[in-house]
Amino acid sequence: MRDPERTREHLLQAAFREVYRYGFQNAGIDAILAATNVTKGALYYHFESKEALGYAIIEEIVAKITCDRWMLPLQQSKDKDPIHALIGIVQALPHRPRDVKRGCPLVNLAQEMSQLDEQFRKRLERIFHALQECIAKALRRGQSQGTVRRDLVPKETASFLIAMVEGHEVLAKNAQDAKVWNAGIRNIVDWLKSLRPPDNHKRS
Amino acid sequence: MRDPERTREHLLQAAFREVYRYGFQNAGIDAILAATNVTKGALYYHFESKEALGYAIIEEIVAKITCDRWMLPLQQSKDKDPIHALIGIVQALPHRPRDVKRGCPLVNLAQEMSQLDEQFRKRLERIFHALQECIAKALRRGQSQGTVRRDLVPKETASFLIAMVEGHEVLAKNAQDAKVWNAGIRNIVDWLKSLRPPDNHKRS
DNA sequence: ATTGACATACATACTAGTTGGTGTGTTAAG
DNA sequence: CTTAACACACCAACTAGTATGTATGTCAAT
Repeated sequence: MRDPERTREHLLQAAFREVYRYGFQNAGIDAILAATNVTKGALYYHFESKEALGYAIIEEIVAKITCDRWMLPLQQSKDKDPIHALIGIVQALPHRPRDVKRGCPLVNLAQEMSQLDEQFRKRLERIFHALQECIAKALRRGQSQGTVRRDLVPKETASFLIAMVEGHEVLAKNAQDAKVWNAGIRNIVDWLKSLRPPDNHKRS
Repeated sequence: MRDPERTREHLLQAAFREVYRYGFQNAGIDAILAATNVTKGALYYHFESKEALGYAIIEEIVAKITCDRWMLPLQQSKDKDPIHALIGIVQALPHRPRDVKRGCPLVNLAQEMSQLDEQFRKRLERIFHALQECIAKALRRGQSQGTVRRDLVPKETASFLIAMVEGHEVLAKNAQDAKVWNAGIRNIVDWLKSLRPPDNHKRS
């Protein structure tokens, strides 16, 4: 049963779940250990501190989640209308009650840690920035295709969309109610449709 | 120097600052005590537990802040165009670097506590709901005045605005940059203007 | 003199992190 | 092929510090 990479991965996954649920500061090392049947010595062999474990969670798990949910779908729909792609993406965001109640890992961590630990903040900001850049790029593509209004500034619109989604995540998480999330997504979709040129009203 | 109400108020204010900065769970009773020159006995005379102190912070401080920033301004502009009032409100939200970096107390607490403690959640939701209701009411008023588009659903639009503002708070807090906040507010203002009837483009 | 409003010292529990040791697989000399 | 040396991966008890909460005492005012 000696498999260091598996051990490390196990630790990371369990730590992510614990952090996702209780926040980083309130996540207990002992709880992570109990969830993995790994001992403290092993954890501190693989990660030199709790902070280092947190950084690894961001870089190896949270970044991947964002990538899977946003960046890859956006890049894979290269030739199609980006508004259509974005609508698909926001509609595909996790919406089961369990997910809504726990919120978004990225937002949770950012909200908790960005003012307390600059190392956390920088790593999280890298993700936000990559996401913004990716959406902006797609919007620019749409502008040259004629599927996106030319009067809007891609980067600002991207930020606006991200803020909207995050805001609804916070709202739905507080309400602990998936209906709040679904209603929010419908409104976001309507807003996304308003980004199309006035004469172009393709339906999905 | 015996003044129980003053002592309680001092405690509440210091506790709010501590919670605002470090989150509820990470706020230390000892730190609050150190900031007030009040002893532990006094604190536990006025509040039966740390949770009770948290509840009081929400009901007596966070609720008041929300009221002062949103509800009172909205009610005081009773006779005027609600879009105009809302624009004024979002522009008047705290935007000094210090405020932006710390985020919004309501959002911070909701984000941290709503899934961990139902008592916290309910108290926070009451505030959110009152805010939504208040904005919705103003929008309805605007609709009958003809200053707000009749095709939108007041409650949903109110939720949407709240989510937008919160989302930008999270974004700006993570960036730790007031410029992000200001840019977001400009976009929110533009969106608010789009809620006016198409033929009615009063400038502020 | 009793009660309200505190002060002090302490109890209890939990936390992250450390330390010295241990078994197992790998390497390389004889 | 055998075996000695070593490093990696891990274990489990322990330390030191911190957290909330409490028991008991005190003092001022009515």
